[in-house]
Amino acid sequence: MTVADDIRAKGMRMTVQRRLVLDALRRARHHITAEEIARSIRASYPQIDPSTVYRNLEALERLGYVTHTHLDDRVTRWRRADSPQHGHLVCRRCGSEEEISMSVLAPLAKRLKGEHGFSADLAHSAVVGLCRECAG
Amino acid sequence: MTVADDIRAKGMRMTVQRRLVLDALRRARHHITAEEIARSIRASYPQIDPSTVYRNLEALERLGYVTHTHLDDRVTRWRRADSPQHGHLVCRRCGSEEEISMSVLAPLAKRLKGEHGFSADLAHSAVVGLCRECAG
DNA sequence: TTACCTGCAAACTGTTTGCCGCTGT
DNA sequence: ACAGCGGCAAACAGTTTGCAGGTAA
Repeated sequence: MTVADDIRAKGMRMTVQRRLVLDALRRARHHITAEEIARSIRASYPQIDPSTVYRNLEALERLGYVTHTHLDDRVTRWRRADSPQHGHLVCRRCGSEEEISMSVLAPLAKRLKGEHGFSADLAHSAVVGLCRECAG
Repeated sequence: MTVADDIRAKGMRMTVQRRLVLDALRRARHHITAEEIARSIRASYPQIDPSTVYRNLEALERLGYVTHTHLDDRVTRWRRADSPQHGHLVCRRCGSEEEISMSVLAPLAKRLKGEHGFSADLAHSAVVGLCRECAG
């Protein structure tokens, strides 16, 4: 079943705008912000409103097609749900970002599950701290 | 050296407002938001402006007296830097919060330091996921 | 006396919402 | 045809900033 069919099967429509948001996410190598998605779409389709992008991201997240993460600012970053999951290390001094394998985070997730019954989503928020250079 | 003396030694002033912010943080059992601090101060001193609270939190953080953390919303939470550090588990479905010992997080911090040279501040952002009840 | 600090008002960023006409199914 | 959806403009929350006068040291 295609994405479009699945969306329709859930009583929703596959509109041009929805497809453009999906495409923008498909093109992105990493997480991108709603504003970046809107900007990249509006480069070719200037009439498309940022609020439409927000509404579509929310809808697509409900359907399980996209997810979001938080780095160390107030901005939400989006990615396709089927792109490879990974953690983030963000330096609070220089702002550098490093992606890390989920396997590094897995032992903590396991422990939180065992000791607290908590199913942690360790890809959801970046780990903040000081990178090698800034820690000196 | 008292806090006031230290602040003065750094060329800054100990104002009534600054002391009130410090006091509000001292009274709080857990992290509180700037808005909660402002509200609690304004209950007795209505003329004190929220922006003054923000400016003082920033100044006190620079001096190392307070730190902030992020749960799963857009709101910054503050605490005194000398209050006991701990991690947070926040349920994305029911919103419940649980505090956890830093010792649970320490192995990850150690590994990030060893493998990536990254000094992680694992108290800075809450771990988001599903609590025992919501995970089912 | 002299910077630092304050209250006030206004700006700002990222995001959400109400309205109403449009369009996919 | 009838929901869902889009564009537009306005509202929103949390926070930041410019200004001009006030106050700690």
